Amino acid sequence: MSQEFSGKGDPLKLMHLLWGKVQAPRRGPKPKVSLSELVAAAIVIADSDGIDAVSTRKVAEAVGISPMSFYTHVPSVAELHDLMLDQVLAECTQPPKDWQSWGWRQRLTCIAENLWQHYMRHSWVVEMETHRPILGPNTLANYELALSAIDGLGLDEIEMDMTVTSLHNYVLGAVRHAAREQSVWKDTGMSDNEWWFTIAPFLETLDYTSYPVTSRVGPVVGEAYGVGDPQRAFQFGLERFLDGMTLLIKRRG
Amino acid sequence: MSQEFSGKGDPLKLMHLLWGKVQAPRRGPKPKVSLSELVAAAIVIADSDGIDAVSTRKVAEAVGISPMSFYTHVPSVAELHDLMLDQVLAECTQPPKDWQSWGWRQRLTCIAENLWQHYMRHSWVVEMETHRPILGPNTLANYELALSAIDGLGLDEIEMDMTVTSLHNYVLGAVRHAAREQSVWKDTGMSDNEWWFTIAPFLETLDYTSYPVTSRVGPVVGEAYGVGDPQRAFQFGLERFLDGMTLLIKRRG
DNA sequence: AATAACTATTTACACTGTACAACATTTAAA
DNA sequence: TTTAAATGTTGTACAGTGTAAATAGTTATT
Repeated sequence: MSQEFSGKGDPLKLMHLLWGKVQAPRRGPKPKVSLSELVAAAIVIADSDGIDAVSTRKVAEAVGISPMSFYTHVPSVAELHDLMLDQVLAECTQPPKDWQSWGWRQRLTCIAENLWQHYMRHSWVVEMETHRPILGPNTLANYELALSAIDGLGLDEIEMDMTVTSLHNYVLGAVRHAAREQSVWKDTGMSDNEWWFTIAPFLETLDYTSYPVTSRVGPVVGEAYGVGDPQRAFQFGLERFLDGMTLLIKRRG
Repeated sequence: MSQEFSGKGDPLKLMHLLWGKVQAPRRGPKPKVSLSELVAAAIVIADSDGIDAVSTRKVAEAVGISPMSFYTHVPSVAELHDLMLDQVLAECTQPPKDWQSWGWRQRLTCIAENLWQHYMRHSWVVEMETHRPILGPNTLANYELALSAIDGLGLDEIEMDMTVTSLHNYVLGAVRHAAREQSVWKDTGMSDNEWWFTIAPFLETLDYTSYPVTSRVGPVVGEAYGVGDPQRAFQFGLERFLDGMTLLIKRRG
């Protein structure tokens, strides 16, 4: 992938693109495609072939314009990436039914799990998460939803922000392995299990005297879930975090 | 960056490279450079110019061999990346003094903060974290150290593994913003503050009726730490996680 | 001395992002 | 109605990437 970031260009331009606040051109030929069509095409490519397959040429071809016409709509790939991230996050902005009747813990759990599934559906997002927050409409709506889940519990504004940020960060850190497993499998056809079986014989030849605890824990873990069970580790850490949140909320409430 | 992963090649070959178990060549000319020199040169480039600057040609040039000689030592960039990750992690394998006298909470805090600083020193690592665990000597030593921090507390092996994994995942998720801020600043010269001031006027023109909680929380947060304080959010989440761990350990102990 | 094994190098190709200039099309102003 | 400005589109071009393939050079074994 490309660690391009949109900071190189004009940050304001990106804002206008994100919020659809680009004034319609007064003169000149009608654009063949709209911005959101372009972004949607890029997302389709990323979903099926990964973020590396999203090149200006391929996106342009997908919507039926010439390679360089791409740049009349988007300043560069960096901006395209940010637009993709915000647009795809539209899937994670609506609360489920019964949301109102839930407690905060159920809400946060739901948010974390939805986010997990979102990252699994679009694993390129995980590889791409950019630096500065993308202050687009959907990213903001997603933030709003998370904040509303813990509103009125006695936490101050700073604590609310950090709760949401920490939770999001945790999910992103935890989903990495699972999401990448998907990408790798799609690209190479090799599952984690196959990979594990390939290297297992080698691992047995190593000297583990420098790793005493590992040599005790490793085999048990290996027996239980091979090289790792990302979803199980995710649930484990999530519960510890929420347990910790319970203590804080009790102190405040 | 390049989301190449070493799964494409022979996983066993990578293992042999990681553990220095490639038999020395019996015939032919002496290699001009060693593998670790090559990897070290790549790390230097990544530290100063980011992971995108690490190309086979530049690494080869840095150690004084022709571009394609690179492939005599390493099958592809993917393997180079994995080797870089393990080699640079050597900085995070030794316990500090007084480690023995510490409690588990102080140990885990220390591990998390060291890891944070490690990612900040080498922010390219954050952009690159690969899919499958890199079962190299330093990665394993790092795992061993973390396990030893919580050994003997009554947690079973599975819980120990998931504790270490969750903690690592959390740090990685939380450090992203801080690490990227460094990268972006290095590359573009624009700090988060400058960026924030550039877009702030635009943000004030938006309609926040769809974001009621955000419009209450946002200004307070903005006043406190602008667009975000990654380190503070990191500490916050870390404490919640450790509080949650305390509960679990009490139940087990 | 001959051969096999190995490293190093040169050349080449298919990709990438995008700068630049020429051209096409639509609309506002003269 | 004509003209000029503004914009979208396109073709060409360049520097950079990873790496396949062929070749040349070096050394230990036979």
